[in-house]
Amino acid sequence: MNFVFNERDGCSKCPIRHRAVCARCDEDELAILEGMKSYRTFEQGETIIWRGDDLHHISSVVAGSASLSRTLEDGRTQVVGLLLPSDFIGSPGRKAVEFDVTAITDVTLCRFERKAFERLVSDVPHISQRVMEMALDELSAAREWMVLLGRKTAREKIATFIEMVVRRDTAPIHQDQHHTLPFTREEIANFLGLTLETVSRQLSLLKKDGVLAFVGRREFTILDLAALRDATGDDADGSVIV
Amino acid sequence: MNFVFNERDGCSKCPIRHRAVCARCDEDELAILEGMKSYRTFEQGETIIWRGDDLHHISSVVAGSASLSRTLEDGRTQVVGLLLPSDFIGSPGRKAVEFDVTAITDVTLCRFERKAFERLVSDVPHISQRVMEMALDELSAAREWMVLLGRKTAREKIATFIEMVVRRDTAPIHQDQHHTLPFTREEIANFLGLTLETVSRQLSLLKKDGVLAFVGRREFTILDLAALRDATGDDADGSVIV
DNA sequence: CATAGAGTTTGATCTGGGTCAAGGTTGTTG
DNA sequence: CAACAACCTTGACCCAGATCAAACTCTATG
Repeated sequence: MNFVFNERDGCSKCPIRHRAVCARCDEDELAILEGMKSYRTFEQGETIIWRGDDLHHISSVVAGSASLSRTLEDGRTQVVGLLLPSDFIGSPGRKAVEFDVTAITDVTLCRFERKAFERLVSDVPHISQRVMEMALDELSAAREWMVLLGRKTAREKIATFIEMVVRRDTAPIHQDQHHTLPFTREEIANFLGLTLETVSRQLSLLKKDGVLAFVGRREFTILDLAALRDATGDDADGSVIV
Repeated sequence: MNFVFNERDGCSKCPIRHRAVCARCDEDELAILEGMKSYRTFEQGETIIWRGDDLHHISSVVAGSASLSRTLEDGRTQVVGLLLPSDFIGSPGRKAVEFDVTAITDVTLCRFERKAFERLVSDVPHISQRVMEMALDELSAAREWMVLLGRKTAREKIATFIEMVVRRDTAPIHQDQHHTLPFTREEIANFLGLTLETVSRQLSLLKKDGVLAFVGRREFTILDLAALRDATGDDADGSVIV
């Protein structure tokens, strides 16, 4: 599962640090992009775009992280994706966003005028190839997450989430290493399709069972990696097929 | 929501009826594809590929429908996508499938040797553009489905499913029109993250409430479209943002 | 047209996780 | 450093949907 944390070896030569766009750092393309771009920042918690808003720009996250989510009329909300540096908001061919985009941390965006960006996509082949690859990656991650949302128990959901957080920090994973939860209990709940109380209870249980140890609310250590893996409900080998 | 039923106006000139591949029906490209392709059929219920199997071929569905699903060790299964004519099994850059692919009806596939297909994708720009568009469409559909799996009640899930089935048949939807459920109760359950008993009960309730009328197990009519829409839990206007 | 078997419905009961409510921590601001 | 506001934990209770079980209804097949 690489829902959250794709390999993101942004190109250092490129001012917008965009693998999709600057995979080969062609100077002409960069020049075009240079002329198009503008920056904008958002504070933690701020809504970047509401579902249905017109997309005048295609943006890419330069720094920080944001969530894609949908809220039903009565307030139930489900996070359907996370945006990290190099991810796009908006995509060629779409005039409006389908989900609310909210800043999880302070966020800096690099924006391009949509029409110009679309022209670039249709003119420069390797850009659509990169967008294709990104979309396919996110598609499998989303499907993987559908299994979690549809069929996993609360404990399995939490264990899977913890494993995902840990995998971001260090691969290969080993025990007795220090990690930090990137979200509040409520955000975790909206991500996993649970309530914040259930998240809290399940984390307490993992602590009681000697799987995790907490130092404060967000900082933790894995005491029993095998037990954690076991609790995810995934295949024993934890195989991530890519 | 167009998870199941994308617009699929396959090009009639192209023998493989593939919008992604033959969007402009370039004769040379078609000739290349002609030479590559082979056909294979599967019977209803047959497994087309198991998760983890090597993908020697990229296939496209020519006729019939198939499901993408994952089954946990104890037998819980979640359907994460449906494949209809023009959809692909396998994608450029992936050596193995991440989900089980099962024939829902009898299925005919048109297969291409993977390496050759990948070459075509990187050589012919408009192919990666089409694959990109398809992947982006499926990505939003998958995310939409994540909201359903994570946050909707059984009744809302069923109502959303019925509305989706109906939207495939006729747009605009109107009442007193005849429709057919494409799956068994168990398949619906695995699609919605429910048990088959709950699916059956909720369908009975919709019948009792005068929303639907059944003729046999699979054939039904909508008696109260407004009530159905209302039961989906989606925004009143039922807006599908694309 | 009898029979089998898959698919479905319905009932009875159980339970995981939601809801409501009360405190407890941590960290921030005047 | 007091006091407030987020954030988190824990308890008590409840209910939607799961589970277990039985019977019903198609459809297919010999």
